[in-house]
Parts: sequence; structure tokens; C-alpha cells
Amino acid sequence: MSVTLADIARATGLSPSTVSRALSDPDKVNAQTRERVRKVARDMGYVPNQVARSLTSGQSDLIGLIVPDIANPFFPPIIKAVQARATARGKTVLIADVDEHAADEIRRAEVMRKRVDGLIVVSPRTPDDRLGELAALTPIVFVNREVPGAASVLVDNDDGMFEAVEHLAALGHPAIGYLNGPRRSWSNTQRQTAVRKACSDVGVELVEFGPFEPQIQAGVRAADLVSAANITAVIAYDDMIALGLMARLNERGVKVGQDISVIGIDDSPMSSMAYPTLTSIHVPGAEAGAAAVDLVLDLANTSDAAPSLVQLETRLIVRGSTSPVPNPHPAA
Amino acid sequence: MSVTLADIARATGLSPSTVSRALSDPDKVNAQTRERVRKVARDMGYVPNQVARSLTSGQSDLIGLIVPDIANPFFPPIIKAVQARATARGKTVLIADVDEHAADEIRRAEVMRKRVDGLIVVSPRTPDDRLGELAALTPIVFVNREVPGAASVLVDNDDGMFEAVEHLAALGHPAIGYLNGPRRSWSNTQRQTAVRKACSDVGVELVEFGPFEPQIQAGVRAADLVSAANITAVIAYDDMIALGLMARLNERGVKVGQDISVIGIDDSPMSSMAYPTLTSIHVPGAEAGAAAVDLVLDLANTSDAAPSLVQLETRLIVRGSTSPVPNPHPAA
DNA sequence: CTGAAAGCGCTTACAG
DNA sequence: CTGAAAGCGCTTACAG
Repeated sequence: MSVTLADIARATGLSPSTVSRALSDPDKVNAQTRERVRKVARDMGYVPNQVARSLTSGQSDLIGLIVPDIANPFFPPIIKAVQARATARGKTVLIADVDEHAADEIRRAEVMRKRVDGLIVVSPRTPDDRLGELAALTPIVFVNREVPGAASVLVDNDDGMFEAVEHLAALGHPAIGYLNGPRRSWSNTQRQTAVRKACSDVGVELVEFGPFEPQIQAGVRAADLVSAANITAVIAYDDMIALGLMARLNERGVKVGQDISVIGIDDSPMSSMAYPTLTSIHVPGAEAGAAAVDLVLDLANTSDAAPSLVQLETRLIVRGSTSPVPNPHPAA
Repeated sequence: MSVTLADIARATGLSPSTVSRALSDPDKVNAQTRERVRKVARDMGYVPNQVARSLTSGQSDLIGLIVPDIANPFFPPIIKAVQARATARGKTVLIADVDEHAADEIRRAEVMRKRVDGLIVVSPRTPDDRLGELAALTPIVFVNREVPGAASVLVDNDDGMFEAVEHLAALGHPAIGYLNGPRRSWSNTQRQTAVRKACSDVGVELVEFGPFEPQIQAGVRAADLVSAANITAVIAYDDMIALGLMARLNERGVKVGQDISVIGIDDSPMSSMAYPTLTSIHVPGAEAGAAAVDLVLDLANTSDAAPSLVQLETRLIVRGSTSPVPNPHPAA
């Protein structure tokens, strides 16, 4: 149906080899021949068959990207950054959303692996004991999860978390609630460790809640627990939970940013759109995505490259949801 | 490097043909042979090379999905639905985010076309006069845009828009502002036509603003225009604009849901999380995505299928951002 | 600089 | 039911 190399060879009276070279390895061909071939190719509407090209070259020009949930606003910026960088480097991105299902991750990755040059897995849900299976699918880069011996782009929660705790302490809050993320989440372990350390360093009491799923509904549920506990400042595992928390508190007549201070994590686009605007720890998702593309392509190109590790920093973005502790203790 | 059909043939002492059939066309092979082959394949960790398979079969088991902007919360539910339906039908989804750039759409579609079995383009930004180029890339299905002679999944804005206008009129608003979407947007033309008709049918005055990009920032800008115009009720082209509008009004001390009523379109997940919660016209994105997959696969399987058209309905979801017109005219 | 040939890993008529 | 052969569309050493 569509125009092939052979068609162009026939039309120009050249061999398929020459046509191929004229199109994809221009230096190896006489300039005039090259231009003639290119003109005919254009006129005939030739589009190279990537599938055939992949079969011979062993390269697909595809990068696989696996994310837990596109609908979580933390991920779109990462996806966009990955796409932008990949496009700039001549690659196309194959995305899989695994809907937070750990079990799907390895399966999707294995299927993808066969048709992509490299894999990027963001915030993998795969349990520790099976992570090796994923890591074996090289070239692979993990974002937001440290995997021994594998390349990864990591986000250091410590700085941002310390700033958050310091901020709340400076506002006079005697105790801070932390809403844990999913039980077996690697990110939550990091954040939990960071908040514990920060609270003990700064000298404020820490009260933990959860685990909660990174979803608005979980935040709604958290709100009632927090209210009952008489806490004046809360740090949530992520913005989604923080947003749900705020929505429910608003609904119950508790004024966020006055009666209670709330801090999210991710600094997703929604945090500046909530009411009040949400103080949040900025996680450099876009940078992480771009870095991951570079890492995975390096891995794909140089077989001997040692898997490297990129560390990115977090920092607190103060907005309207945090304020000095209310003098009269809130009625809860 | 990895295990191929030939390796299994060697290991079992069978021919590649038989191994191939045992794996992908089981009925054509002796039951015992089949089981033996499958066991060996499993033991050797065989994963079929999809690229090679595509080259012979002409099928890629890939569906291409082109969306204007993943970060716009209207799209993730569509993407998830497309992925879910595609997976259920044995296909994988290749996603491209064109960042609202009309120019990229055709280019990306052409590149994708070569490696997918069919294309789904959501809310195409391509201008009318070049839409034919896109439509020629069959099998292709358009979501949210009517393309003569091409298959599409359309959303009927009329019902939802009528309900919105009726709702505002019933609340006593004498005039309604409409914030137009992008100038050359097909969806905006539909929505603009629908709101004009509804206002004239219901008998309320219509004041138009814009065009605005479907982005929060544009809504922020719109807020000041709306305030200056002394309007008590606004329908925005989409939720993003409505959300930006509300954020800015809140900031200026105008109470949304009291001083002014706001209605968005899309009923994206964020609309129930905003403060106040956003009354919005529900657009069935997930249904549209699933329907698009079915259409495109039908088209791919039966060459003679006439391009069909699926129509979906919209309806108003009332939340906290709309209320009776304030008695004392707001100071603006 | 150009061409003939082999091959990438699989599928699928065609024989037997 | 099984095998030998050809072919999908391209690339790439190997000759010339």
C-alpha cells in the first residue's frame, strides 16, 4: 500500500542500498544522487517504515515510560518533560499507566522492553523482593526509587522536609501531624524518615496518621482523623491527600490557613489553585524526567556505562495554607 | 542476546514454523508438541519479538493516541479509559502530547501512523483546511471534533449548556458571561453556539469574553475582566479557566458561590476539590475514550467499515460555585 | 560512490 | 500435523 524503499529504487533506477544510504546515511552517497533520491522520496510521499528499520538496526527509537497514575497531577509534568527531552533526542515515548497496581508493573515493563530502546519507571510500586526482575530489563532508569546497582534519579526529601518543619515550628505549632502515604511505598519511607528526623532536630512533637493512598478521597478521610486529634499543623504525604484534607476541612467549617496549617508535597500545578493556595514542598519532577531520559539513552548507547545516580533537591514553597498557630485552641 | 524462535526450534528439534504455530496459532499443532514447545519456551524465558511480528503480520498491536495537553485534567481520564479498553482488547497505547501545538499534530500523527494499527486524536488542534491530511491517516478516529467523512466520537454540548443557563436563570441572574476558549477551537465554536442558543431560548442576556487559552492563567486574567463588567454569573469554556477565575476572585475578596456564580465545563476531577466546589458541565471523557478504541479497532479490522459516529450527552453537575443572585448588586 | 547479498525474527501460504 | 521456503522493509558489511 504505502511507498517503500524498493519503489524509490525502481523510480530512480538505483539500488535499494543506495536509496537507503541517501536517506539515512547521507555522507556515504554522491551529493547529486542524494538530492535526486530525496526529491523523489518526497514527491512519492515516502515515510520510512520504523518497524522494518528497528528489526535490522536493533533500535526502535522508542523509550518506554511507566507511571503509576496519570491522573495524579504530580505525573503530567514529568511525562511532558520526558516527552520533550526524548523528542529533542529523536525518540518517541511509549507510556503505560499502571493504575497504582504493583502487579502490572513488571508485566507491562516486560512487554514494553521488547520494543523500546530503554525504560523509565517513575515511582515504582513493585515490592522490594521483585525489584530485581524489573532492574534486569536494562537499559532501565528508576525515578523516585533507589534500586541497588541500577541507574536512578532520586529526590532528596530531607531539605524540603526540614524547611517545612522549621516553617511550622517558627509559626508556633507545638506539634505536627504527618499523613503517611501507602504502606509499602518507598517514597513514603523516605518522607517519613525525613519528617521524623526534622521534627526531632527542630524539637516539635510528631503525630503520625495513615497510611493513606495518594488520592483525594484518602485526604477527605484523613481530615476527620486530624480534627479529632486536635492538631494545628499537618504535612501530607502528597498534594492529593493535602487537597482532599483541605476540601473536607473547609466543608466542616475549619478554616485552613487560620485554624489549621496544611503542607503538601509535590508542588503540583493544583497547589497554587486551591483555596487557600497550598504551601507545598517542591519536587523537581520535570528536571527528574529530563535527567531520566539522558540517563537511559546513555545506558542504551554505551553498553559499558556504569549505572549512575542523579540526586535532586526539594524546597518549601510557602503559600496561603500555613499561618501562625491560632491563639485560642481550635475547637477541632 | 535474547531467546528467539530459532533457539526454541533448536532446543526442541522442531522447525521454526512449528514453534511459531505452537505459540501463536495453537490449534494448528498437535497438542503434545504444543505443550512441549510452550514449556521449553517458558523455561528459556522466551518473549516474542513484537517488532519482527509486526513486520510480517502488518499488525503492531499498538494504538496511537494524540492529546493536546496531558496536564489539563480533562485528558487523563480519557487516556486512562483508552488504555484500559485497549489493554482489554490486546493493544498497547502510544501517547503523544502535542502541547497545544497544532503544527505538531500532523507531524506526530504521520510518524506514529507507521507503527500503530490505528490513531485516536482527541480534540484536534489542526486547522480546518489541513484536517484532510490527518483524516487520510486511516484508521483514525477523532474525539471531540467533527470531521466530514471520518469516524468520530462527539460530545453534544447542547443539553448540558441548556441546563447550565436554565440553572443560572432560575437563580435569578439577569445576564451570563461566557468566557470563550481558543479562537480557532472547534469545541469552543460548539460551546459558543450552544450558549448563545440557550441564552436566547431561556431569555437571559449573554456577555462574551475572550478568547482564552484553556489554562489556569488565562482564567486568572479573565477574572479581572469579569469583575469590571459587573456580571453575576459566568460560564467558562472549561474547568481550567473556571478554576483560575475562581482563584483570582477569591484573592480579590469576591466570594464565589455568593457574590458571583461560576460554571465550568468538563467536570474534571479538580472541580469537586476546588473551594467552593465547582458547578460544571459533565463531559463523558472516559466513555468517549473507550468508544474511540472500539471504533478505531473496528475500522482496522474491517476495511470496508463505513466511518461511524458516536454521540455522547452532557449534563450539569451542580456544586457550590453557583447560588442565587446576590440582592445588593456586588461592588465588583 | 554504488550494488548484490545476507540477515534482523517472525509468519504463512504451499507441499507433503 | 510438520517442514522448507519466501517474504515483510530495511540496513550493512563486503566487493568492486
